[in-house]
Amino acid sequence: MLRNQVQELVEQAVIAGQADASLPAIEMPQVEIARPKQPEHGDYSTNIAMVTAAAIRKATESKPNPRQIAQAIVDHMPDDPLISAAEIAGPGFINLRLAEEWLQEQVAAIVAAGDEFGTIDQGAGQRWQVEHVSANPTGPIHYGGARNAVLGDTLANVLEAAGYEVQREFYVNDGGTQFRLFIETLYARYAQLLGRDEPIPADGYQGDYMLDYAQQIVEEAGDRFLRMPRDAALTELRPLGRALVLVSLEEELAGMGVRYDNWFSEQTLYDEGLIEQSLNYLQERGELVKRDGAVWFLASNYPKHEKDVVVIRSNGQPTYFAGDIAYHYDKFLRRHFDKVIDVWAVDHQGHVPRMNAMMQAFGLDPDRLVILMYDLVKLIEDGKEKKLSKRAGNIITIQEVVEQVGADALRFNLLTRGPESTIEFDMDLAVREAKENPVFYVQYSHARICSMLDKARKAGFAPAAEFDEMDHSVLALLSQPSELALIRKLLEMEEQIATAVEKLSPHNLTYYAMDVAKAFNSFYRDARVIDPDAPALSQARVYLSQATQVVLARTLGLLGITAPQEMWRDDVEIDE
RNA sequence: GUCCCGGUAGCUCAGUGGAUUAGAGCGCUUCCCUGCGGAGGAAGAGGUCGCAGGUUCGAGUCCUGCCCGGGACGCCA
Repeated sequence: MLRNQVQELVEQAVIAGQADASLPAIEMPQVEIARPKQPEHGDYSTNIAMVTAAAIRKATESKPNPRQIAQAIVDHMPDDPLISAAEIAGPGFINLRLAEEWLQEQVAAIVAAGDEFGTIDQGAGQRWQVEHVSANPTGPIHYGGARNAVLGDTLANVLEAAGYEVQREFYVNDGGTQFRLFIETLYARYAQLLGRDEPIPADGYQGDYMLDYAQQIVEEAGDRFLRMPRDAALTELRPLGRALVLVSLEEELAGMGVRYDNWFSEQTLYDEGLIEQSLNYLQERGELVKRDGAVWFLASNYPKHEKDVVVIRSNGQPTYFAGDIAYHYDKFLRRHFDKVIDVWAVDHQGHVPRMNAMMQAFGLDPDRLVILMYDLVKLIEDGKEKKLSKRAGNIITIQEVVEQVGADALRFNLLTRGPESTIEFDMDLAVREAKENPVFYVQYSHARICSMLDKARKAGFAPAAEFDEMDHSVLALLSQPSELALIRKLLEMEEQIATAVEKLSPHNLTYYAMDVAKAFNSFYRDARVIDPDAPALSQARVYLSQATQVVLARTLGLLGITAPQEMWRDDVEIDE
C-alpha cells in the first residue's frame, strides 16, 4: 500500500540518521503517515520529528528542536522514484510530495489491475466470519434489519478486498419461543383457512403475511395437518414453516444485494448436542455453578462483569445465552474462525460483556470476537415516531423500502453514516429525496465514462484492454492539475479499504466514491478527452478515464451498488 | 441509580491529536451549454463543533463533571 511505502522510506531515513549519529540513538517512536488536509502540504506528511522531540525531552530533559530532527530525517531520505520532495514545515512537520512521473505511471498500473485494483493482502488468508441480520425467522424483516444487512454485507465485501477469507452467515433462531409462536400462528391460520375456528396464540403473529404462508401450506398439504393431533401437526409444520420463511427472508435480502454463504440453524445446536458439549466444556474449566436450582455461568469472575448469568433454568430449559455459548463454541472451537464479527443492534449492548467473559472462559482471546453494534432506525411519520411491532404485524419491511426508494439508493444512504448514529427514517422524505441521492451522481459519472469510452473507441482511441501492450509513453502528458488530482484520488483506494477494515465501518467508501466522481467531473470539464488533433494526449486521457471507471466500478461493487453502463433520466420534461 | 451511544452549517451527516481558512450532500445565491451525457462545472452565503474545566507544543478529536436525546440493565429473546 502506498502509505506503507512512504512510511518505509521515512523509517529508512530515520535508521540512516541514527547510523551516522545525526539522530540520537534512542528507540524511535512509530512513524505515522498522515494525509494533510491542505494540498500545499503535500501528499503525505509525518509528525515523527515532533513526536521524537517529545520522547527525547522526556528521556533526557534536554530541549531538542523538532525542526532540526526533521532536517536530519529529510537529509537521509533515500532516493526513490516515489517521492519528489520532502520539506520541513511549521513546527516540524515533514511534508512529502509524490513524483509526477510516478503518478502518471500509476494510471497504467490501475488499468492493468482492473477489477483487482485496490485489493490489499492484509488478511493473508485469515478466515473471518461475518454474522449479520440473524432476524427471527418469523416474518419479513423490519427496516432496521436493512441497516444490519447493508453494514454486514459491505463489511464482508471490504474484508474480502483486504485479503480475508470471509464467510457470511445468518443465524436462524429456530429453536426458541418466537419460532414456536410463529409455528403455532401458522397452524392457527392454516386451520382457519380450512374453516376451523382456531385462535391465534396470545403472543402470536398478527400480520397478514401469515395468511400467505398458511395458504401455501394448504396448497401443498391440503387438510393433512387437521387430520392429526395438534402437537403432531405442530412438529411436522416446523420444517415447512421454516422453509417458507427462509425463502422469503432470502428473497428480501437478495432484493438489496445481500447474500449468505451459510444459514446456521439454532435448532441444530440442540439436535447435535452442542449445548451440552459446550456447557460440559465450561463445566470442566470450572466456569459453571449450580445455584437456586439453576446452572449459572460465572461471568463475574471476569473484569467488568458484575453479574453471573443463568444458562440452564431451574425448569431444566437452557436460556438463549446457552445457545449463544454453544453457537460460539461451534464458531471458534469447531469451525476455527480466526475472527468472528457479530453485527448486533444496539439494544443488545448489555450482552456484550458476557460474550467477552464467555470468550475468556473458553480460554480464547476475547479480541477474536467483535460485536459490531449499530444504532436503531426510528420510523418517522408526520414528524412523529411510529412504534412498530412485528408481532402486531405493523412494520415497514425492507421490501417496501426497496420498492419505493430503490436498492442502490437505500444502500448508499445507509452507508453514508457511521453505525453509531441513530437514523430517523421518514418514508415520505426518503421517496422525495431518492432522486437527489448522491448515489446517482456516482453512477452517472460511471455511465458517462462508459459512454465516452465507447465514443473514444470509435474515434480510434482504444482503451487499454484492446492493446497487447499499453503505450506508457503518452502518460507523461497527463500534467494538468485536474488530471493529477484525479490520479491522486484514484490512488487512495487501497487506503480507503484499509480504513474501512481497520475501523470495521465501511461508510468512508461512500464518501470516497463521491470524491472520485467529483475529481473525474472536474477533469472532464477541464480536459477534452477525444481530440483528433492531439492523438497522444487523447490516448492518455482515455487511459485515465478508463482507470477512473475501474475505480468507480470497484468501489460501487464493494458497496453492493450497481455500476451502470448507461442511465437516462426518465422524468425529464420535454420543453416546448 | 449504574453502564453504553449520540449532540458539528437551515436539514441529513462525515471528520485517523495536528498546520491562521472545521468538510460533504441536500436546500439557498450568482455565473458557465457553437466541447466527448447539464443527473455536469466554477464560485458564494451559512458554524460559540451541547456547556464548563483539565491534559499538551497543539483538542471537534483524549480525561473529568454537568446539560439534552436515545438505548441497556430478567431463570425474555
